[in-house]
Amino acid sequence: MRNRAGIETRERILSATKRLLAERGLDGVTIKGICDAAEVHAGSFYNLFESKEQVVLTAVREAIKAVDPHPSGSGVDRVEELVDAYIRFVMDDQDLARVYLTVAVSGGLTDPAIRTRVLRHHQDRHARFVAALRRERVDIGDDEAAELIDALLAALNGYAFQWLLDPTFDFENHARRLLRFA
Amino acid sequence: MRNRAGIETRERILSATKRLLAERGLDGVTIKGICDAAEVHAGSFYNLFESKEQVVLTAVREAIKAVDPHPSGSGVDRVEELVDAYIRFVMDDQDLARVYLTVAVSGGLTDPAIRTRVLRHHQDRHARFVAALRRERVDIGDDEAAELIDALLAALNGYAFQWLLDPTFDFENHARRLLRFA
DNA sequence: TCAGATCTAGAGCGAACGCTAAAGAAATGC
DNA sequence: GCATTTCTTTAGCGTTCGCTCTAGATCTGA
Repeated sequence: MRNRAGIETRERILSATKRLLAERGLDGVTIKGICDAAEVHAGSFYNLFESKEQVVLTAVREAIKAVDPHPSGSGVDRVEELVDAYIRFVMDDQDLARVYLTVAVSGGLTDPAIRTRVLRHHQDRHARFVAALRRERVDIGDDEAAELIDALLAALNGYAFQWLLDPTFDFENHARRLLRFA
Repeated sequence: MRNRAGIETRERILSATKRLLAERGLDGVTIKGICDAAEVHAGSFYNLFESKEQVVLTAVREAIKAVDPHPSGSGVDRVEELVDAYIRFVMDDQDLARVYLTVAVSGGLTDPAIRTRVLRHHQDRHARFVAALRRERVDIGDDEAAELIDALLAALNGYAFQWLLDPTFDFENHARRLLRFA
């Protein structure tokens, strides 16, 4: 059984990890950095987490989960709503969005453990968008819908990336315009 | 004056750096890794490069330069040609494309030195695309052209990213379709 | 040919890395 | 109230990091 103090400390460590991941990226994060930010010593860290990899993967998992906050079948099932949810995620939860895009998406290109998670996440996300699209436009075939969603998701990620690099980029407007195109 | 041997060794080091950057990302690259891959010892490395940062920035600069291989005013001045050049860069020079997208673009979110270079590069690229678009479609205003190109470039990067993550993504086709939309 | 410059090998420095061990402090369940 | 578990502190281990230094090999231009 875990003590109340331990739960609180664990939360503080995880929160610091997310913030540092957003600021400094995957390899800019160190145990010392996390411990300083969370006001904890190394011994406490290793009492609550097994390794640096574990706390990072936990943070990445949370970022990935935050991309689609509404569980499937919760009423958020139209493409427009799904896109809106992504817009809100990126703009309202910038730290997690940064973790998602820099660590998860681009970390997926180099880190095998992250790559596995990202690809599965993308598959689920893709399937949900395709299902929503086909519900709305029965005239579209399965393959065509899959391709449209492929392009839509990739472009949305590109937009989000650009917005994080340059805040004057009108992410919301472009995303909605893209939706009308698809 | 530099010896012939030195020039060749320098090239070998730089080439190994680019390959390793593509495979392992910015922080997966170490002096030892570079030296092993280039079959060189640390002493030789530091005789030819000042630091790890220098060789990495050199590689990043080459990747950025390779994005737009044709100098301005070389006849490649229509939007379609510029997009084609980008498609060819991403698909033909995968290593450099990987460096460009993972190290330059997403490294720009965390590394200040890289961020500066990426933003300037993007500005130049953006201006060139806007000029090409306005030449073709005089009916479009300056602001509208700038916004269209903003979205086009961001989406293209998103497509390229997705293609590097999942090679079954039809990057070329999607890019051309996007061009027709814009 | 040969002095001077350049290149290479190899040992190793200080710092930072992830992580461990031991022992005292604090919380918890009975 | 007490035994047990959990939490925190502290010192420091072994490794790897970027990088330096020295001495000898090799190349170059006059």
